Amino acid sequence: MKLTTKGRYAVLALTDLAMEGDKGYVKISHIAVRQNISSTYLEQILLKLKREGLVIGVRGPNGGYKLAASPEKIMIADIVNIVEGKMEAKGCVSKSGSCTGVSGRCMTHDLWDELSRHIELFLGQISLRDIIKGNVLGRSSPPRAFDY
Amino acid sequence: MKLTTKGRYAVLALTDLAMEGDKGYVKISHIAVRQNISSTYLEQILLKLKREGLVIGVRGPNGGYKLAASPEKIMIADIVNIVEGKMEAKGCVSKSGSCTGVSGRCMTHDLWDELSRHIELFLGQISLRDIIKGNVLGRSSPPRAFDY
DNA sequence: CTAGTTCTTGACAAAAATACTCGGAAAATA
DNA sequence: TATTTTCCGAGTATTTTTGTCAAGAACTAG
Repeated sequence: MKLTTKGRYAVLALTDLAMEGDKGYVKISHIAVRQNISSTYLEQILLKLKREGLVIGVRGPNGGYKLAASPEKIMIADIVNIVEGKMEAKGCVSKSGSCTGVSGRCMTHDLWDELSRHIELFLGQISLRDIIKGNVLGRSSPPRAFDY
Repeated sequence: MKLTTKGRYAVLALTDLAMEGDKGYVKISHIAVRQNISSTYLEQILLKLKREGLVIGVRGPNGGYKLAASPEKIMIADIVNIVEGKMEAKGCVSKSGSCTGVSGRCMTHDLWDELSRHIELFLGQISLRDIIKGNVLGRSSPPRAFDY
């Protein structure tokens, strides 16, 4: 699970849309100004989200974007995965597909694998509605201990 | 919490050291070959870890590196934080220090804040010993639900 | 002491990823 | 038709990552 400004912009933009609610379509330029994002850059991002069906885009005057589903059904993990591209961030995996260590599967493989799962689990539990309601803080919990 | 190959190399190298145990000092070149890492790049990384006291370096023949503490006392979060630099990955914070949104503190601030804490909590719970023992898989747990 | 090995340091460079721009086409409205 | 806005592909600039290199300092064995 990668995380760059692209992913953050995406979440920010959709949060903006979620706050606008059902007031019709919202223009890119308005989101860009409110959230202080380059509008041409935001264009690319929203386009991806549209292709994956998270938002609906309409051209022409009075056009713009709106959420394709209600805020509580759109999870942060969905948004991030779309704009950042699926993770494959096993970390120890090279282009050829295998671990880079000389002894095949490297020792830390499971660690990064588990970390990815951990992050995905976290972001998959939080919706746009949680963000606009402020129900985010204090949700972290320590990982399970290894059980013998 | 950033995560690049540098952080992964660091964990990999220290895992290697942990497996060597008390057989004395281990040369950079040996680690580099075993783990398939550029030895000059690994130099930089181990240097940082030395300065922060995680490993001990000794020069001269029979010199090399060894862990400064036993494997169960060295947590992955410590390693990553040192080589990647402290996180500050609030995400919405610009160089000037404030959130980039026009309305001051941006809406997704808490989200990235909590995510950072979440990752740190996870990696802070896993030691080098856990890695060499394979006690890593299946430790992810879903985040706490928001309690009303 | 001397030679060989190794760490130490900092500057530098190639490569990749990221962030962002641009020009124009297509659709919708009026 | 004219205007507004999204759609789309390509291209560019900046930053970050990932190293390399060379000279030097410290240490130890013999």
